Amino acid sequence: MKKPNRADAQRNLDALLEAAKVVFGRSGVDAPVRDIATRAGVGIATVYRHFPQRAELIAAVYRREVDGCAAAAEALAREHPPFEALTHWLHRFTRLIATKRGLAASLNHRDSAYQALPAYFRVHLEPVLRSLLDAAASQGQVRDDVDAYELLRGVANLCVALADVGPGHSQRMVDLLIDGLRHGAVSGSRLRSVGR
Amino acid sequence: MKKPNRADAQRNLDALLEAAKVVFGRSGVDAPVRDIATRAGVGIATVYRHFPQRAELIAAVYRREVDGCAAAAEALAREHPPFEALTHWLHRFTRLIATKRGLAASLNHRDSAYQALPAYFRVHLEPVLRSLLDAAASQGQVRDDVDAYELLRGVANLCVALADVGPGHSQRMVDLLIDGLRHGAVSGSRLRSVGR
Amino acid sequence: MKKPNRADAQRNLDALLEAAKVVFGRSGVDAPVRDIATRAGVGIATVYRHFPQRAELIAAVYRREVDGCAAAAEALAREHPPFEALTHWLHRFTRLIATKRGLAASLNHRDSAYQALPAYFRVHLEPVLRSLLDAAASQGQVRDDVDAYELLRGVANLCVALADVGPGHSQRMVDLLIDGLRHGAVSGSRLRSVGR
Amino acid sequence: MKKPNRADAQRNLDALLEAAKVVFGRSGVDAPVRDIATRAGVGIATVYRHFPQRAELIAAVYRREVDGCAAAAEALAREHPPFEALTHWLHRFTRLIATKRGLAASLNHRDSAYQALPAYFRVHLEPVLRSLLDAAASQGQVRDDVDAYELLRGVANLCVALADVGPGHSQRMVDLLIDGLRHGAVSGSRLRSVGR
DNA sequence: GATGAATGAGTGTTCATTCAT
DNA sequence: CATGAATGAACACTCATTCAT
Repeated sequence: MKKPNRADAQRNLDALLEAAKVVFGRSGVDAPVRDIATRAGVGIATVYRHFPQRAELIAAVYRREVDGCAAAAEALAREHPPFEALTHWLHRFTRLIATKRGLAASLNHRDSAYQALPAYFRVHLEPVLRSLLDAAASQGQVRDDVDAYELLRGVANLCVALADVGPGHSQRMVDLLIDGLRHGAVSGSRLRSVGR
Repeated sequence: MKKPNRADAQRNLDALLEAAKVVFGRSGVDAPVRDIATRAGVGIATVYRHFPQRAELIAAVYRREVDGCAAAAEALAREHPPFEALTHWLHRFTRLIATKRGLAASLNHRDSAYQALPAYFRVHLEPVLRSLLDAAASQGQVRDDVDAYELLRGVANLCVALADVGPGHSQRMVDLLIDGLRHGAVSGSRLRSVGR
Repeated sequence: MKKPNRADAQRNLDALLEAAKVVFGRSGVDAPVRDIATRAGVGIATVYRHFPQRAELIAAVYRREVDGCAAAAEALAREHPPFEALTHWLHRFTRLIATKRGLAASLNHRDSAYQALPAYFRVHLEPVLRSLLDAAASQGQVRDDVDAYELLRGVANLCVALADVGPGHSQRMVDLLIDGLRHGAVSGSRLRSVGR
Repeated sequence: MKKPNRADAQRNLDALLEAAKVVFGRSGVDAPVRDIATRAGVGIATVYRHFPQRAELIAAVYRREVDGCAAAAEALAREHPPFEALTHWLHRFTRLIATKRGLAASLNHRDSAYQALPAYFRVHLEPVLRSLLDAAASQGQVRDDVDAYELLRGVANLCVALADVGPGHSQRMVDLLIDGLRHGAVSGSRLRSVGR
């Protein structure tokens, strides 16, 4: 009931992010704001103070993981041949998306409150995937006419499945998509940038 | 105010389906029940009488199109080589899904009210797709280790994208998935059924 | 908790209007919708069903009184000379406005939700006042260049005073305004209609 | 972040008043405190420190203008005959009120937070108006039985109109009220003070 | 003095669902 | 069979105000 303010600001923010992560995992990213506030032991307005737009909270919650996913690309590119690096990374991205209940779906929300989310993904992950794609394409292992952002969204969309379809579904579908990337590959192909 | 008789009952049901189709197209399948009732010129309870579960209404609305999609397979199989038949049909299915706002997403609803929907799709479309897949696989044009229902759902999921990603996105992603089907193909392969 | 529906509809609506009248009187016309619903022993959505816009509720609450005020003009015109009839009627209108806490102020709300209110007043009371004004003007007892609706609003505005200024304030100010009407009067003056 | 000193204190206060003026003009005197603080580049608590009651801020914002309005009376009285002086001053007062969005209405707020506002007006403007009234009354140009404060509030109330009624509405209504003042005038009348 | 984070009550509004007629 | 009034839980969001630093 009494809550100090200045010094614990950071603590509160941490609690908020942690609570949001739990609640998102349990109830999806559309969970009531109050649930998150309550679980964080924080007033509801505090959530709005830090994250006026819901998508900003979502982005913040997954920021570390998104950043981690983006960062992983470099190591993968170093330690693996292009195509394997690409594959591994897409799998990693798949895990990122598939385990976050509702994250994938919320990328497609028409609501203006959610526009920040795809933007965040685009900014942080598209360049990474583009690099991996280009590298693999330059070796003729995958086709070179696939837009990185589209692929990103495609993979994400494949991960929206919840129950019903069995476990591993997302994984298998993404694998299929990856195989699709290999199909039109041409050795020694020229890199072609495809706008959307 | 209106004295109902048997003839009106059918008329009501037709109006209901027509109204639901329009409303679904405009506002998505999560549109308020009241909107549909109003547009159908029918009491709201009438909607509930006919379709206690929302998913039943959705299924009913798209029944004809789903049936049509299922039925189209036979002709395609007759007039095209196996792989082309498969491709054409998946494109047809894509159109079915992609143009119905929110249909794809609602297939993934955890809500018990929606469980009838994937069931309906499974019953009517999985066998059809399985046939097409088997035919193509038996000729070595596509791999034979892909579960038909999974593929169905995968394609549907690729169609959930709304704005943001450009037009044609679903189409391109589905094409990519189809290419993936071709990748592991082995001539003369044995049909293998993959349970979920 | 249990509330029958069809037959008691009218009873509910009456309760609603009665409750709204009390609440408006106590807390002004901006009172929380919930207060009214509670006092009427009715669910909150019932209020919204009957009066989606707040101003519609206000108008409905005062409809009888407004209508009564409008109707009174005829008798006044019959039983009194023009100027007296005008004066009496304006006093009656003053009482209507002055005793309804916040009514006058809500006529000036910029909010679109309140636009129905001035419209209602205009439709029902402007013609009445115009008649009275014309009659008095044709006898040279009041000036003939005053727009009826403007006067209506002016009188209403003079009644927004709440506390602070003593009792009878509105009355006295309106009297002053009426005296103003007499000032520019010219015998045998031509009626002139003044648009806004 | 900012190390305050005495000079900054005054600067803050100035910024506050300036910001409040702008915000009041744009959003009315009920505008969120935060808006003002933000625009002033000042912490929100600083606003509360200087003006614990909202009405005090309002009064402070318009103090200069109110004082100016009060001061103008003297010159008007010197340069014009009593009635003209009175008229000119009321028009000046009208402009003061009519151009400050929501000022007039806030004079009628029942809220305890606003009690300082009418008090401020009363203290600074009532004596001035009383003088003008008395002067005109002593020459028989206006009636002598009108309470100055009541008239002040009456004129203010006539200026609450926002949209709907056409431009110039306040002006015309105030003119009408002024005409009313002339009506009961008696040459050589005894000054009579009317308490509230 | 100044700060601004935190608070939480308050309010409008929506919608699925029930049930007496 | 059909109706549509009634319900109330649910949720988003705002804002005045306090208080430890």
